Order: sequence, then C-alpha cells, then structure tokens
Amino acid sequence: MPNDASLATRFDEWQAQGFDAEACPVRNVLDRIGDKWTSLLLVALAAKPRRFSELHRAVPDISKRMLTQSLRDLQRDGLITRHVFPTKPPSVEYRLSPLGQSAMAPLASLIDWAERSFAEIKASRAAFDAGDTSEQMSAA
Amino acid sequence: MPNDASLATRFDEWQAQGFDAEACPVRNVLDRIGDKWTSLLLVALAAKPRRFSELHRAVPDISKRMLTQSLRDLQRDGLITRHVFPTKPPSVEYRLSPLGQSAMAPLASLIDWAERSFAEIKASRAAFDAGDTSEQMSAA
DNA sequence: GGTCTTCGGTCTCTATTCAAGACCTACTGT
DNA sequence: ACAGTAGGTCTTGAATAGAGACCGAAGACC
Repeated sequence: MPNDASLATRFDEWQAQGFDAEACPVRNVLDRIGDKWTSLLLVALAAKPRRFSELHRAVPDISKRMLTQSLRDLQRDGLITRHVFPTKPPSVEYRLSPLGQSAMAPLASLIDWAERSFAEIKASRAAFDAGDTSEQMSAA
Repeated sequence: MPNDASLATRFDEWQAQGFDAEACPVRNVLDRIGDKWTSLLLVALAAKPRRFSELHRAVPDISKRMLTQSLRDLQRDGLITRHVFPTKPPSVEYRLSPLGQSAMAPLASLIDWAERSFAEIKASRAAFDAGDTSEQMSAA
C-alpha cells in the first residue's frame, strides 16, 4: 500500500540507481500523463471510443499536429488502440486499452484531488501574485 | 467516489463550460503535476524538508534555473512553503504545505500504477518501435 | 460535370519554452 | 588572499508547441 513513507523510500531507491530516466517510472510515466493533452484525451476516451475529428471537437484548442502526436504517444505506450475502418472517407477510432483503463482509477483520484483543491490553489495563486511574501524569517 | 463514469460525466461538463482553461481543474492542476520536475520535487519533499542545494543534488539533472522556477510555481500554488533562515550564507528550506501533503495520496496511487505498469509500457513501446502495425482493418 | 466539404492526417514556419552555464553577493575556511 | 558554498539571476542556443496550409479520395450539391 503506497503512502508517503514508501514514496520517500522509493525516491531514495531511484536516486541510488542514478536516476536513470529510462529506469525511473515517475519520469517515464508522469511525463506522459502530464503531457498537457494526454490525460485530457484519456479522460475523453474513458467515456467512449472516439474518432479523430470527434476528439478534435471534444478538445477544442488542440491542434491537429498535437492531437496526432499525443495519440501516437498514447498508442506507443499501449494505453490506447487505433482502429482503421476503410470507409469512404477513412475513419479511425481510438479506444482505451485494458492498460489504459487500468490507469483511469489513479488518474481519477488525482483529478478528484484537483477539483477538491482547486479553490484553495486559486486562492494561493491570487495571494502570491498580490505580492504576499509570507516567507518565514526564522530567528531573525 | 470517482470512477470512469463520473470522469466521463465531468468531462462533458467541462466541455459544456467551453473548456475554459481557467476553470478546468484538469488543465490547471495536471499541467503542473506533469511539469516534468514538479512531481519529482513533491516526492523529494515528501520525505523531509530540504534546502535548495539539497534538492539540486537530489534531482541531479535539473538546472538551477528550472529548479528555481519549479519551486516558485509550487509555492505559488500553495503546495510548498519557503522558509528563509538568515544564516551567514543564507539557507532556504522548502517543505510540503498541508495542501501539498494532501496531494501525496493521489500522486502516490499514480506512481504506484506507473511502477506496476512500467514493464508493460516498455514492452508496448518496443513493439511499436519495431514497426508492429497492429491496426485492425475491420471489414476489409 | 464541376465545385465544396469531410476525414485523417502531414508539412512548414514561427513563437514559446527549456536547458547549460556564466555570473553575482556575502561569508567561511585554510 | 583565494577558493568554495549558498541561493539564486541572466544570457544564449536548442528543442518543442502551435497555427495553419496542403493532400488525396469520396460523396453531396447544384
């Protein structure tokens, strides 16, 4: 069962292993999750399989270039599968693989946290931007 | 309780709201989590409070510039706090705020998933890079 | 028959962001 | 006196993201 302590322990282990980017799951996997679009696409596909243009409409401000690239990355990592139908204008459907579905639970818990904490984060940002220099000068 | 269905529902809600980046917790929060360094720093600070150079040593291949900037972002979002001690060479300690600690549980579950799935992801990447074009042509 | 739109992309070009490393002030040890 | 440490900032090049043009084939429109 993961908790803060085991996280810290694992951090030490990763560090001991020289923090090789190839070997470190955090760097490998979280870099992809945080890829600005990929998590959004995963959530979009969690609802149901969708086609390319459908995804493009669902996530309005992604460019085709980035959509293509993000889908390729997701496919490469085995989180989604790509199905080509040789229809008159070709249609391509993307759907979550079992591996991708297994990611939804932890991803949902993160999103859940994000929604719960969003007000507090926004408040903190506002305070920070207002010049709130609440830095403790311990033992002046 | 979050599950796939509620995620999908929320996605529809975000979409209905015009997907304003300001209002969407996923884009706001996940963008930061996936900021390449921030989650790593959060994990590093989960173990214990650390000082600037200590963090720089703990995460070997981050540049000072990015370390400074990532810490500022984290501080701005209220996930960490910054404590300046007016010692002879000034020392600055960073530590997780309560909000930051509340993020560790979902983050840990994601990292847990990442470690469990890493082998499968690596295998998938290898297959993909080997030119495994396993695209289903339904109804040839 | 000619033109317009859809679909799933690719290509090019520009703007932003990242990363490496020099530099800075103040102090400390040798 | 000189180098080194601490916590950064600044400058400069490299990688990356985004906007939008283009493409081929097939309908649908007129």
